[in-house]
Amino acid sequence: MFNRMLRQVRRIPRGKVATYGDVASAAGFPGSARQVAWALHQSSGLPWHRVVGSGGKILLAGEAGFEQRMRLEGEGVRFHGLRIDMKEHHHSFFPRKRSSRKKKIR
DNA sequence: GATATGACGTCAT
DNA sequence: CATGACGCCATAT
Repeated sequence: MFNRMLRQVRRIPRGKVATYGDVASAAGFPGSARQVAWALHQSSGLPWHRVVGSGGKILLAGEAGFEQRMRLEGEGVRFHGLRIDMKEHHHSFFPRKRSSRKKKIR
């Protein structure tokens, strides 16, 4: 399960962010936002800083939160006070629509 | 199995 | 915007 969530996290492109709930849903476990947090604790080498709370707020405490914010800003994420511009940086996990590609993608 | 905890989310006050 | 309450679910003890 965590594996599944972590996979979504890896999918988040640089300069974008996603919420715990979004990742959980994308992984197929709506309502299990907490487990996403757990997954991030467990694993490493992931863009954990691209995962924030609902509304784009950083939930981490103290230094960790500070570091996360710094990283995000470094990736081009604009902050609105203590929150992130979700309108700009909210990453939408692509809906899986993979079928006959009639049109040549050029 | 029961209880407590946590990088959560949403709603009501 | 801050708080409190409830719902949710994997781990830890």
